Amino acid sequence: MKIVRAEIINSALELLDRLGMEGLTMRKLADALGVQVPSLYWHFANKDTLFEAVADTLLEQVAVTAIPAEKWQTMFFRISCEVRQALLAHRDGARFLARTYPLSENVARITSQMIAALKDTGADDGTAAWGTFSTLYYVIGFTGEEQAFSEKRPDHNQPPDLQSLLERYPAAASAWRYMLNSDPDEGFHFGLNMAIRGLEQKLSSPG
Amino acid sequence: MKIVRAEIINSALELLDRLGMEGLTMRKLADALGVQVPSLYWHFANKDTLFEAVADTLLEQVAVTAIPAEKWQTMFFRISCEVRQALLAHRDGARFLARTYPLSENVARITSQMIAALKDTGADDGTAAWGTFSTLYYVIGFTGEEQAFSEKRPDHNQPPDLQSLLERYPAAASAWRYMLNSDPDEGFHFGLNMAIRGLEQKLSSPG
DNA sequence: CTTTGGAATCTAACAGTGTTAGATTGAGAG
DNA sequence: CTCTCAATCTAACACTGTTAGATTCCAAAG
Repeated sequence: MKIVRAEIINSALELLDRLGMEGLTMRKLADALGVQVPSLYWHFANKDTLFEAVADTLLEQVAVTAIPAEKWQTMFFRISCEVRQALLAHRDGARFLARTYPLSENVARITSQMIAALKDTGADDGTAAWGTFSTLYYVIGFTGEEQAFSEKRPDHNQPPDLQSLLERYPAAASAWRYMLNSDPDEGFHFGLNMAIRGLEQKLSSPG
Repeated sequence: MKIVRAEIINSALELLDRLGMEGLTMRKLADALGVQVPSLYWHFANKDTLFEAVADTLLEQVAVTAIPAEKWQTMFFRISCEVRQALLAHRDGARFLARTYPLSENVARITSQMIAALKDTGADDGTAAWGTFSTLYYVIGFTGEEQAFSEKRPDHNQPPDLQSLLERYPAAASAWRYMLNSDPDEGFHFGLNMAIRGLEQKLSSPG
């Protein structure tokens, strides 16, 4: 049975949603496609290359339409939310992207727009580059944690001395509890606005 | 030959530095310890648990001394730098931490200090919690990227159409080049100050 | 129509992985 | 000396990514 690149990536995403990142193996992927394993190696040099392609596909729909006369702050907020939603749309999405994080088509498009927006306001190369990537590091970091918690089986991975830990670090414990009971969107927006406001200051007072 | 928990973790760190994260296997670890593989399973339930312990050890020396009357901004800056240095001290350190990122002893101590510092200035639970974790997401994200680049073999993983990509996204391309040629410390401090100033604003104008 | 070439798939196997069941050691306690 | 149990061992299972090399299939060339 003949297959093409796009079919492989689609099947990989389905498998990812169903079995998670550790369940996404070359054999299961080949099975899902009705094909033998080595066929995959004709289309992709190795698993990492395949994974990079899948990771990049996650960001396919992000920042596809440029909004004219949009303020950079609004744009940063919008694109960051789009990235988060794109990663949340598939199981282990954020971890998956963080694993490879290549200089790929979609990453280039997204960062390009953000960098250009900053430069349009007079930012120098360093401010534009670091401002953009710093924001995205936060976005990926937050989303990865968010996803790790929402997908974690409740039984596994509770350290036996969790009780003692929470008692010895009450400040961490109450923050922990607060975060578990609060709206993830709220948390995400908090840090995102933090980044954007911080960048605003960097723009107005360079140095 | 008898072994103890601490010896296993030490050997794991040595192996990590020598062979990188993918080279850190139960068999090689057992070999390095002069022991058969299943012995490791008496000390740790499984590889993930062992990895969590190793990851936590990376942060052992971070935020161990509280500095009296330190402003929270200074403290955030200092601890963030300590975290980065601790992760850079071992090959794949950041990726390693991001893989597990548990609610562990050292994470609890570090976050506890940061959260308490914010609360001392009158921050509410949400601001203290999200402000702390947002900053750390950035720190881990930046350091992970930094490390990925510095350790990447030059031959591998260059997409064949990199040329075309750089031409089609000139803004991303020039930022890319800028970041490669600039001081990593400078980039790290930029984003870190961004986070801290953004948090400053959140503190002064809640909402 | 046959021939040919290469794109795409196959069979078979290798070396390595985490993990477990169950037998075996060894030292200290009674 | 015996008993106990912590700690290690042997042996194996069911996976994993990857590769060499043979085979199919189909479209273009003659």
